[in-house]
Amino acid sequence: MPTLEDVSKRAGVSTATASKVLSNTPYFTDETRQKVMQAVKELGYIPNLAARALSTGKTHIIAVVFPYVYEAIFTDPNVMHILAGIETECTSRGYNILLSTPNLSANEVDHHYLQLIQSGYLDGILAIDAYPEASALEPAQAKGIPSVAIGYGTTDHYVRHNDRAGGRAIGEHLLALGHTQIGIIDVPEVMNYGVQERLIGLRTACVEANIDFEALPIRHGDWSTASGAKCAAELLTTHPDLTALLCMNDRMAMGAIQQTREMGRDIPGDLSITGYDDIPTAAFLVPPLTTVSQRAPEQGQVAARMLFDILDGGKPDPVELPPQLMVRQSSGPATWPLNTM
Amino acid sequence: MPTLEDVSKRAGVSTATASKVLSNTPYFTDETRQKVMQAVKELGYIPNLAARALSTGKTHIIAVVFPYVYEAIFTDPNVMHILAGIETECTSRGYNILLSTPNLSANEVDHHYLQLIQSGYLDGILAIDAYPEASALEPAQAKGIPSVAIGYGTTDHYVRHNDRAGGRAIGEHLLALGHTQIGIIDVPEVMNYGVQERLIGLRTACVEANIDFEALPIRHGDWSTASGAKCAAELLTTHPDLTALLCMNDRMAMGAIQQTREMGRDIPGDLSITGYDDIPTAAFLVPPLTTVSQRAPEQGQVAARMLFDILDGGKPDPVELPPQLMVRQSSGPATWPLNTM
DNA sequence: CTGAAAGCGCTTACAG
DNA sequence: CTGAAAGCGCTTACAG
Repeated sequence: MPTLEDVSKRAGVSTATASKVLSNTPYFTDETRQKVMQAVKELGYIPNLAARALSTGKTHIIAVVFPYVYEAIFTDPNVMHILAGIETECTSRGYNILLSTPNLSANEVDHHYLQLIQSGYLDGILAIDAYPEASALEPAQAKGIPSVAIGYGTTDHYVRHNDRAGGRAIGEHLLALGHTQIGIIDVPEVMNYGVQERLIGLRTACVEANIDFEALPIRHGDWSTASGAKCAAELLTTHPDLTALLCMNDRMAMGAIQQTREMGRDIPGDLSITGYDDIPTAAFLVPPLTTVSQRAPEQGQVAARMLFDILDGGKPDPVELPPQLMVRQSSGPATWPLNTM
Repeated sequence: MPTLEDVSKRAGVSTATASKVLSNTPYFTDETRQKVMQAVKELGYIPNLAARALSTGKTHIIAVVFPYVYEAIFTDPNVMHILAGIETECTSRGYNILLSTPNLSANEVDHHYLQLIQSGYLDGILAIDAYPEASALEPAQAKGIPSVAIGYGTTDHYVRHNDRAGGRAIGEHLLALGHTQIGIIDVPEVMNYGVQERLIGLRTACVEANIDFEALPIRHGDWSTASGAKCAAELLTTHPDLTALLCMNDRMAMGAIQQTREMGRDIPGDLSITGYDDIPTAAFLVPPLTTVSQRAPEQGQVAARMLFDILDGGKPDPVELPPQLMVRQSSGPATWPLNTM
């Protein structure tokens, strides 16, 4: 591999000159400029990034951190869409993405991760922080590496979906359709901060509609389709008067839809079902699912932009992306239990 | 940040000694070993990877390359599962993953990508090569960087799903159920090499069952759910005697299922529908989809292992993973058209 | 406008 | 068993 020295020799200049020409420093004769470029081309010279990194302290690598706090991250469409958004932005800026999936369980620290953070390899970090208690960014902050959190972290810089507004929006949607007997399928509190927020938003919607939120029946799933089906079965059995099922993610909603049909009830004729996330398949379920989009690609893109802003010396404000209600055919006007009997 | 020199000073040894102790070189007094380790701990020393990379030529970074040859890669469950498999293997080996998504369109070269490849930053490369004509690994091979292809590349080292066996398996399944009037939904030839192979396998199955493969009606979609619905509508309209629809991916199968139901036909009572890929939702469609698993996570894991084998000086043989037929409820015994009239 | 030289932080023959 | 010293390939004050 040709080095800068090879280039400078061939061009008949010093390595300092060659280096500066390559980094577009002004004040150079067109002639020397030409000579250097010529040599670069003839030799097929490509700068050695490790050397450059050592000397400048900049690697042009930013880490994208997906903590293993919950099951299969690579299967989560939201996570993947966030990654896609990040990728778009980083590529256009000439930055490379290093993927890191540390194990953030409380008892043991992920040594590999800590080493990476402190290795000097990273110009910046983008991390998904599902909840503050398990922030992937703490070590990064301690080391002073520019970082922005996606979700509910503890950093100054973050971008997140406005879950509270999302919970409220989906609640208002159902309420506006006349539903008052709404069953809720969520997950245990500990698993997700955003879900808490959505419930608060939902409560607000209920209060405003004079519905007793606390009285609504609720079951805890684990995000999986199977758990959605199970929760739906329980809810519909114990509360036959329910006219709607509000699920905290689309996969549980899928399970609920399947279960409901197996129990012989029509959707949305007899029962409305809503999801959350707007995964790609949501629009193609039978019936197409009413849900809330978290605008994941935008989250990723905005986060990346914030990071570059920090890298440029800026102090970007946090961003909360408003939810996007996707009304489709799985929700419809409430039908009184009497009608269906 | 403390450097090796800080450590050596504190320990009262040379940097050479400190370095060697840290890399577990034998022949050192327990005492010096202790002193060094002690200093490391006290200082919180973490080696600078850029410096190490410059001096050893090894970065412990391997690039995972997903060419932008077709639409949204980050949305493709197969691709994501491959990534998950790679991640598992790399993490356990202490390697970091650099994500690269070069634009491999024929007319223009992706400069960023070429620079990255030749930058000395990468110890190895894992690339998805959908078809030989747009191999992401050519530049890597030219530079002599260890690399393995996932799919249909041109490298010595590759791992792929045995598409031919997969096409044959799904064909034999349908044939065994008594289907002879099978409509095919695939994609234009140019888009995917694997699909060609599946069709060859399917033909083999037909030949063995004395079915005229060439006579089977076929429509070209574009992988999307919508295109699947469209193709299904065309096929069922022009060929009302079809008893089965064989789709080249699950998403098109989803569209086909939806369309078929809208046309008032029962699945699998009136019509069997099969997919390919076994995406996570396949099992939860209504009805659950019969399909073929490409075993994507294994592909990723095997590819990573092969790469590490090469890095260790080995010459691993290519691997072809056999398909895994997932029989579910969207396929059933063929019913003669007369029955449904 | 251009160059000599030091330095980034590590590793590795080579000596002893 | 341990160390002095060169070298990896770049960039950057500092001079001129």
